[in-house]
Amino acid sequence: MADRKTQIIDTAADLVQSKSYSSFSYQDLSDALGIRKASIHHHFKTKEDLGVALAEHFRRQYGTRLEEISRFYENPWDLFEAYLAVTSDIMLSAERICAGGVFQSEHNVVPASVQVLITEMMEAIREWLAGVLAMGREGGVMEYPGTPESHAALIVAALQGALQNARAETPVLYRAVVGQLRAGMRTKS
Amino acid sequence: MADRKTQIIDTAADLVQSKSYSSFSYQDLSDALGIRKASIHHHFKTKEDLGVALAEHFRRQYGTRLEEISRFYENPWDLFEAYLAVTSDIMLSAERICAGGVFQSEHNVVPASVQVLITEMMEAIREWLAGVLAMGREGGVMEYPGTPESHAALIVAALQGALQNARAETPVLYRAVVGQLRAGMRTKS
DNA sequence: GTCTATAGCGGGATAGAC
DNA sequence: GTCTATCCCGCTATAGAC
Repeated sequence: MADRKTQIIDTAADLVQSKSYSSFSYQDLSDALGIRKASIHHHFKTKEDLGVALAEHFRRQYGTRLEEISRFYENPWDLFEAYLAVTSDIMLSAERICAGGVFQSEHNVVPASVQVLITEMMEAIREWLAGVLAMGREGGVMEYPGTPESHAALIVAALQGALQNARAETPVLYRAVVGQLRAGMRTKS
Repeated sequence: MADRKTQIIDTAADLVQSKSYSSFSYQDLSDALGIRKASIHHHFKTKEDLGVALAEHFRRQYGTRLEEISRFYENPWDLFEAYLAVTSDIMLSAERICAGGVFQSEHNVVPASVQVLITEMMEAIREWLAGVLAMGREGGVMEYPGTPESHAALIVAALQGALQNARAETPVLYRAVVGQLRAGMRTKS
């Protein structure tokens, strides 16, 4: 069994993605883990401490996955599809949305210390994606308007919104958005 | 002065878009309006009642605006730009995000009675937008992959995400997304 | 329609025993 | 590291006077 700290973070990650930051509680964690609230406070003194650990967890997790993808694939389309697979994983769990969306949609009630880390995470994702898009354009296998950075911003925003739409309405919406994003970069020749 | 009920809803609308549904309280309303919590309960017995009224408010507001736009413009691009102006208004208020995003990102903690209305609102927006896109394609002035419905889903999701990204990070992101959406539909000829 | 007062609950957090 | 017990606060909600 993973050590308690890790275990708490993993559980909290699930809760935050399904209930939002301000709506998940130490009591929820207590119930899920079978230990008392006070015990959780022993590992994370305040909720802000836990929030920071959580944001670091998400940032690191995204970073690691993108690194792995980069090491495994070379073709821009393969890289892009592997990135989409990450968000599809979230999608398939039905009750969750992406971490960025959770914290950003509660921006004015989430501690600044947490928001900073989320911003770093989002920037890293867009930067990575912009690299893939730039490669795709240079290689002549991807077409899209504007700069790679702008198009990365579009893709990230669209997926963030699509996961929210899909959870609240229907998965069809997520698939439609992914389809449009793919088709929007296909070369016309 | 508008009647109290309207006044409460307007204030609550601001609060919900800036603090989220579960984080805004009757106390916040009390502070903002200068009347006691109990008085607000007189107008909206429970928070769920208020939530429903709020969702109806947002749905009606969007409906009205889209109708007005439809009555005023005929050209698909004018219609599209007028729609973008609606989200830009939210954007410019800096602290707010779109109503759909607020409720959907807290999907699992918002009463089902509220979520139903939000879904109706989202569907109405996408339907209206799909009509505009269909007209644009038929008239030969807009190009995009897939069906009008799919592309409408992309646009709505992207703007929802972009407003969240922009509030938490920088307005640049919103402008980039809007730019990509416009450019992505420009005719190549 | 607004007020005071208060109930009842659940939240985050702490002290101190084991 | 986990527990029991407890504190204090803010929340939703209600009763009843004005």
